Amino acid sequence: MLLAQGEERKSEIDVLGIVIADDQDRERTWLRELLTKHLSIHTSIFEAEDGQKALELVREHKPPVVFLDIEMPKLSGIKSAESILKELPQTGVIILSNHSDEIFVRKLWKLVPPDGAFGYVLKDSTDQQVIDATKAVLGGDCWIHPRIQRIIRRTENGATGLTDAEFEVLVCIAIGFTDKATARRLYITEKAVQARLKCLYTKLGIPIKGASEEDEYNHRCRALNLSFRRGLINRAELADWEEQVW
Amino acid sequence: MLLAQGEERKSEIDVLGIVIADDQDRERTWLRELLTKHLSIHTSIFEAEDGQKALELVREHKPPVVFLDIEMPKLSGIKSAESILKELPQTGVIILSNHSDEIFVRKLWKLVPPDGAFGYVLKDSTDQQVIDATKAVLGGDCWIHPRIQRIIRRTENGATGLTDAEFEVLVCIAIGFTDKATARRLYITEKAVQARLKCLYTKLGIPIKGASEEDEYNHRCRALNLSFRRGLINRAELADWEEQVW
DNA sequence: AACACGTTTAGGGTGAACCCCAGGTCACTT
DNA sequence: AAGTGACCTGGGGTTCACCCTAAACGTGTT
Repeated sequence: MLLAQGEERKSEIDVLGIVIADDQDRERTWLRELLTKHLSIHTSIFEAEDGQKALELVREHKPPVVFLDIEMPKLSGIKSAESILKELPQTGVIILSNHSDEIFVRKLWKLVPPDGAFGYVLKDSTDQQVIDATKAVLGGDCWIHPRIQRIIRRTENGATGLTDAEFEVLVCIAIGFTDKATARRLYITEKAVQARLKCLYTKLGIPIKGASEEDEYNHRCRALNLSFRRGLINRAELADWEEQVW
Repeated sequence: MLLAQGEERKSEIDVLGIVIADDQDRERTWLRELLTKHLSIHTSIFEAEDGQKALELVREHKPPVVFLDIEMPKLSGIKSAESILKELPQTGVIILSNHSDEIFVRKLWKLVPPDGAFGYVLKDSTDQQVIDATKAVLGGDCWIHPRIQRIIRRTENGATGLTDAEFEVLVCIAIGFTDKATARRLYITEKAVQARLKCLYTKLGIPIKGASEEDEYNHRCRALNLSFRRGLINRAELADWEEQVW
């Protein structure tokens, strides 16, 4: 889980191939040039501008490591990672994201096999950090950005980390469902939905009614606000959830 | 309002100075190099990594055009633009954003003087589009990305564009306030809040109760969902609204 | 075996959030 | 002067979303 600090041994990375997936030209160019500086000459870099193509390139070349941006057309980086890890579990996936949304951490955490190596780099990371992450993943270790590590700790804390059950109802109220509609969707009773919601509100730190000051907040909307700001909800996911038939 | 198509006259831009503000090194580098190619030799480019510094550079050099990223530390691009346009209204502001959020369009629309020139470029724009925008703004015209133009049309449409009153209550329910708390905050009655909300729901296209199928949606949360996806609400703004004392 | 924990389900109560209808002000247009 | 549109306010009603307490189940821990 820890990172290999930049050991000064000329830092040359010697692998067969690497796949880079990002929909923005400029990001790909930057990363390609950065990697080229540190790779041996006979390494090929393959580029994809969407998740679908990334998946195909990985199938074709079976690289030890693949860089995935999260926001991509056709197939998101997370979904690509899911397919990749299902077919080739030993692939080292390095997520390269703009945002530190908790939801991505949640998803990824379930995707990666216990002994798998993966990386999580934010786009404001330094060049050195990206190189460190690449080396770590190639060596079978994980490299996770400090900000992401903080989020992981939060999800693992019993008092603040949401269970799957709580997350399910959060998704439903984020779509805008009533309790009744949510119950129908999840095949549970309305009372169960409310019980889950109550836990959710507590974990998000919403003050219970009657406590201290006047009841200033609508719990349901307040939960959406806090979830939003924690990155448990975001625009892309909202659109995604509604499309699905479940 | 229209753009000057790339007239092939060697495209050299001759101005005294240009300010670029973006918190990401790579974006600044890209833009600087792009502009350098098209600028005359004796033009200086000044760079800022946050909104505060951008403001100071503009005050110092009074450039005819300034590029502003929206997401920046200390002072957002929008707020920088507000200060800049208040002090030096003839400055050509070009917003360079990752996102096409309706809220930014709303804000900017009120900031720019009627006869002012400004640009709105998205980060997936082509190099040519950025150059076109720069030329247009220098020439006193506006250049607005097609996707942004669509949004502007939506805000101007009476059936879908929100009034200031409706937007105010939207902000309040996004924070998570109850109707009562909202009424207190806006110095109106609870009934007035509900009247505004009713209009809001209609404009967002939420089906009224009793219509067609069963009542599937919680209007309040559904409104947040739709507003979120329209870009009327986003994470940065949520945090911002709550900090303010109003 | 005893315990904690997450989860489901229940009954019963309150207030918030929504519905419709109607009357009123104000600014701007015709 | 009449009309239009956006907004505030009121009364009166229904439903939804929350509160409390309590019982029961399975799982994994001690």
